[in-house]
Amino acid sequence: MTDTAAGAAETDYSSTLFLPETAFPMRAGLPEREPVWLKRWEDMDIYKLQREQAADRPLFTLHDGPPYANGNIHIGHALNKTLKDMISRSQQFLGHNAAYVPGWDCHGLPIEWKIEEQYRAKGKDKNEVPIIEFRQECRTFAEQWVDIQREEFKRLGVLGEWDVPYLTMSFDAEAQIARELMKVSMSGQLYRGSKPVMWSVVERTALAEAEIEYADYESDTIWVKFPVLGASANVDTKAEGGFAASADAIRGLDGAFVVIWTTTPWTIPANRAISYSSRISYGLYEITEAPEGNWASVGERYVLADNLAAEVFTKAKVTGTKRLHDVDPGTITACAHPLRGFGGGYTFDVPLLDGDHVTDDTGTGFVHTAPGHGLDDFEIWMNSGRLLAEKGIDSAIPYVVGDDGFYTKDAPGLEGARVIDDNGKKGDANQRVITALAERHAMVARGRVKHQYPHSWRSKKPVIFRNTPQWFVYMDRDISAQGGDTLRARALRAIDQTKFYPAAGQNRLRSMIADRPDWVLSRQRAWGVPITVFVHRQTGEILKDEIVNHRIAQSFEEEGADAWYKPGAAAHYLGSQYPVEDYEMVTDVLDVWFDSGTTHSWVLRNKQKWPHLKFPASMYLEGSDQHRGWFHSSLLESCATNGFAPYDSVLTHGFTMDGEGRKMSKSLGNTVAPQDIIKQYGADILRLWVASSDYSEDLRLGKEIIQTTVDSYRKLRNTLRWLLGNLAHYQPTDTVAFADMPELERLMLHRLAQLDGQVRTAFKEYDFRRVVTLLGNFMNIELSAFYFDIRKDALYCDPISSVRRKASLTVLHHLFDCLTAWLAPILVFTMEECWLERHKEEGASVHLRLLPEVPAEWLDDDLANKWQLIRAVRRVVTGALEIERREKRIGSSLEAAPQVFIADERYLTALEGQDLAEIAITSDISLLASEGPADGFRLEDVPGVAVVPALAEGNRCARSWKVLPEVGSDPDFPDVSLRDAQALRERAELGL
RNA sequence: UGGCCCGUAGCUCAGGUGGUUAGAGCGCACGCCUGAUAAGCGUGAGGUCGACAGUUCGAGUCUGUCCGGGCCAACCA
Repeated sequence: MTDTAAGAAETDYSSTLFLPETAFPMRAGLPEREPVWLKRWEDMDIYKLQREQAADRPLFTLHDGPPYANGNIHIGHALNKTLKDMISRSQQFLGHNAAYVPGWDCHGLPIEWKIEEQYRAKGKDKNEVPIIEFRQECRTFAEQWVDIQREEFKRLGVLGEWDVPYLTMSFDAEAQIARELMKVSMSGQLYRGSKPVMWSVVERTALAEAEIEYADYESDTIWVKFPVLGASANVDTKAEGGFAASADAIRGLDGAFVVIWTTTPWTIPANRAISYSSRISYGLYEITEAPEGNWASVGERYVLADNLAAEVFTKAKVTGTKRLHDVDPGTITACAHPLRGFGGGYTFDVPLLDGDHVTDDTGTGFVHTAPGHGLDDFEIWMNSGRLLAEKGIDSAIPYVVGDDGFYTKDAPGLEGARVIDDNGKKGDANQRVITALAERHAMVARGRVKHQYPHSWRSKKPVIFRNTPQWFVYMDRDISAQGGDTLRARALRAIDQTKFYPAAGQNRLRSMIADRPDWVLSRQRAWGVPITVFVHRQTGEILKDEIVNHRIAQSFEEEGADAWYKPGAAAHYLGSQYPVEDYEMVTDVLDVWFDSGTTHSWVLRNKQKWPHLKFPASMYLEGSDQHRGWFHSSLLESCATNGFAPYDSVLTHGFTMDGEGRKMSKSLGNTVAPQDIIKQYGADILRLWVASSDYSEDLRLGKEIIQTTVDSYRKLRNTLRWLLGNLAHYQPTDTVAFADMPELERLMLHRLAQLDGQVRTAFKEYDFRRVVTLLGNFMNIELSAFYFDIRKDALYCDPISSVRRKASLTVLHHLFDCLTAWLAPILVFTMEECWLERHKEEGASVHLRLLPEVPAEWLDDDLANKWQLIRAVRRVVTGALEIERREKRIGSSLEAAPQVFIADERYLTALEGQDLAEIAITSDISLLASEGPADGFRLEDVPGVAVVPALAEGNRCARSWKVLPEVGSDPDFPDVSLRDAQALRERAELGL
């Protein structure tokens, strides 16, 4: 113990030190302060300043995928927009002109629902409202949410052209969307086909799945027999030793029946196939015993799934059967329709199709397949195109039921029968079908079943699947002038030419494009851009006339797509050349995916409105669900109209899960609202969370994760705060040249130069997590715990003239310059706050900077290697001191002056000319070139270094707190060290 | 059910082409400092790398199966 420490009070020299001074608060208060920065940026119009400043730089266009304009933003939106913002900003910092134009998707069903809901609340019916009025309400609704979301996005710190966003419902957009559709049509890629959709007869409308609710319903069930027309062994029988297609077996099928079961007898006229499964075992059964006059009579032979035969015969009141042999349904060439010849129709062959959707749980193991009345049915039918062609079967799907529920002429002999009436009650269709079947001896059995059946959410009445005309885009039709090109081929080629982050996205999109059916563009809806097409009533041909198209687009430019619905519109568009009565005006609207799929054509290419955007875009960035969505539709649309992708690269991010990795849902109560995080912690915390997560996978967010983010933010902030506090004492005239700096300073600059390269690479690869990790580690380990800790003595205590002090300040200045720029794309608010703390001039902003140029001469690997060794020795010293502390022999490391024994030549060389005491923050150190005593403190991984602790001798300097023998030797300043005495003298000379 | 993706310490993440006792930061515990102070420094404890099989002299890394989770498969975006 020294004399001064023992008793007498020390003089307080703190006012003579260069202690950190800053107004930058330790506690950020982000929720309150962030809006102030936002206001400042808005007032200075920083987005515009950025554009002007970067006008001559290469463009980087991150094209915003439009969110849907309904409801407040959720955490997924926040993640998406924050990522986009960090990419735009980092690209701007890298030297691009990275404009960001946000957009919104405004048409579509969900908004229609909301308006309809409002109607229902007022007791109004949607169908009574004129469509233009209805559309106007949708438009107003969307506008309102665009405004709300815009404010929420801005609050995240997202910088963009918020005053001129793009909207899919703006008049110019609607005009261009229609133009794009007409381009597709003019090039022969559009055609009218059909598809079964959920249809409400009561409301005369198609329904979305979300508009359907399932309720108990009693259906008629029937077992029907289809006569086998022929069997052949030439059919593939895969299973060896399973279905033996022996001659006997095939002969046995002569005159046999395939039996199906259905709960919708009215779909029998629409039957075109029978599905079976090659995974099910089937047998041929002969009826040996049955009541007199039974539908299923003695001598008849049925093909049935073995698992279901007994049940079927029970239903059919059959009392005795004999199983003849196995049957492979694949050997049956075709059956006849059970109504063959009825009303002069049903003469086509009914093929058997192998389908995975067939099970042997219920029914007969054979599924009655009516492609116009079921999704499975439609799919297997469409996928069997080749097989049907081989068999010479027409693959056209009949329109058996009209929109009013009546059979059409496609149900010969049954016209006028009705499936469902205007009140939602069952019509006579089922009974008429059953009667006809029975008359023709095609019935096996009948019954009733109670089950869950789809009903309209609105009318609560049952709905049906009904074949409906739809507009499609060909995937596989040859569309190029010179031939040999299809939309699918173009799209696949475009995918190969696109860079994907992560790479797996490429395969995902590729396999979707490779497998997808033709693109259905039409929706029977009100709120959308109409399919602006006229069809000749007689020929069914689409009218292709550029003048008509121009009239349409022109009217949309002027009054929006509502023009299509205005009285007299058709006549106006068709002009005098085409008689209105000869043409059908299509009233379907476009799938909203087509809307957003065209944004490249009217956003990226609109140089008048957005001169800083380029086409194709540098990048499209969305959640991974958009492989099926926007990435997909944009690709197809651009390939159809341009022949190539609208983007150079595609980046996908995962979804936000709760802390346990589970999906967030209101019912589970595990949702995290971005608004709440901002209110409690600030947007920078949310942004730091995004930056430190691996966005290529699903992200997790919960209480603990937020806390971790808050903690690491605090650490970053405090490190910067200390920098600022010390830089308060820095004058540009203090700057020390690189060559004149101590090694420790040059080491820090070397690290800056290294980091510069790493940070730039990480930004180029959109790897923010790497930036955060890199800088977080650097600031913690190398700055806070090492460099700052060591240099506190010099920065606080050294004389004003000290080169060491000035060199350190110079380094702090560079550190500040680099760190604020590197972190600015991520912590947009905090870095601005930091930067302005030192740059009070009007119009200053960290966001108007570029990444600082770091001199290559700073790189010095040899120096870094050498300091690796020095730091290893330091660790041994620190370790030794820790034991002294535990034994209560010392508290502060300045109380120690250990002996360091070094036997290893490498360490000795490294330490030549170094002040190890300064580096280890002790008052003194004696360095000895020897093995050292056996009980010296050693570390396993630092061989040849031993430390023997000792107390520092002398008195404690009242100013620097070092314990040195020299303290007391200066008569003018007897209580401080010689360095501190010098410092005090200089101050006195300067009158401080 | 099918296509694609994921599963390393309490948290966020590192762990080229398989090779010694699996790393970092934060958090936590303990100690120090009291001139970054609702801060700073040090030391330490935490992992059967989702499970099980297999290939291999050797697997967190390769293969298969399973378990758990996610996205897609809507006239939802």
